[in-house]
Amino acid sequence: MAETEDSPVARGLLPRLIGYQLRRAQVAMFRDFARRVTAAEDITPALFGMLQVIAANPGLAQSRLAEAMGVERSAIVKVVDQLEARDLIARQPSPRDRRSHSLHLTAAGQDRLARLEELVLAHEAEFAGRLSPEEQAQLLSLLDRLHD
Amino acid sequence: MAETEDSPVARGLLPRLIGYQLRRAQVAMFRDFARRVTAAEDITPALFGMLQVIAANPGLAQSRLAEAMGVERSAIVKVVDQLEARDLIARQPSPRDRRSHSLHLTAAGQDRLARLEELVLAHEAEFAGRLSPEEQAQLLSLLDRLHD
DNA sequence: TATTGTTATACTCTATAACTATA
DNA sequence: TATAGTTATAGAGTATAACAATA
Repeated sequence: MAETEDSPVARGLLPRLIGYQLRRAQVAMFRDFARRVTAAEDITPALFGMLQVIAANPGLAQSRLAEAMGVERSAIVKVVDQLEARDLIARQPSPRDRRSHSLHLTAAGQDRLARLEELVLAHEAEFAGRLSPEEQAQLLSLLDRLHD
Repeated sequence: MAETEDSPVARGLLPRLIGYQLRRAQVAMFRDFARRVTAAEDITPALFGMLQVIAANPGLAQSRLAEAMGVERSAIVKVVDQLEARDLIARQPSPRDRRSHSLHLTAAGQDRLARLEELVLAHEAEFAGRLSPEEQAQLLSLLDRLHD
């Protein structure tokens, strides 16, 4: 049974905390990414990030990728497995170190990434469209200065 | 064996994406929260958020809390169990609906929350200290306008 | 019929520790 | 000795589906 009124829930000092607003904005943006990108191309924000870094650093070793993404190298293995199983990237033997795997985009991966970039940029433009271009640039700059 | 130079890993168009910078800033801020707050008081950002919302809405039902936090009500159960086991909150029978639990801070919970708020505000001030007060206010406003 | 709290279950993400093959 | 990739395992966090009590 529907009651009388839905008075909104109070949030104490949360709305004044940058950490809280950062988290809320990030969750909202991931939700939009899921609707616009993941639903169409089955690529999560994390996977997109991996593809970007691999594309920008051909031959990158898994350990370097792990460092760049801020996760343990053991956690990279399954991600690389997935991307390789989908023929987006390939593990190649490193010419310098026989322990190491050199990561590269496949031709299919490059095509796919080009399409993904369009979708991601459209998602960004639409979601950040609530802010003027000047405000978007300001936000980027403030966020960039916030992390080390 | 240490090699020659650590050339930083390129990140493609990630640094120009608000979603990416939002995520990085959020992760960095959670890391600082963990160092300054969780290490001292064993309260995560999520638990602190729950306490804030319960404190600001005495008698709140678990379902309302779940809605406010954006998670399923089944996921709230364990969290409330934890906070109750630590004597920070209490489940009380609702006077209006015998299915419902009214959540309240305990006296100990109120003391604890007061101390937590000091720690959290110190963490915020320190972390956001890289930005001027005007910039911090600007960031808060931009983030607030970004989510629905 | 619908909602509240609960349980069981599964899935994702991540960290730790140990192993192997190389360096 | 140290590092690269791998595996196994465990712990959060979250979603889904079902259930009993109550509305």
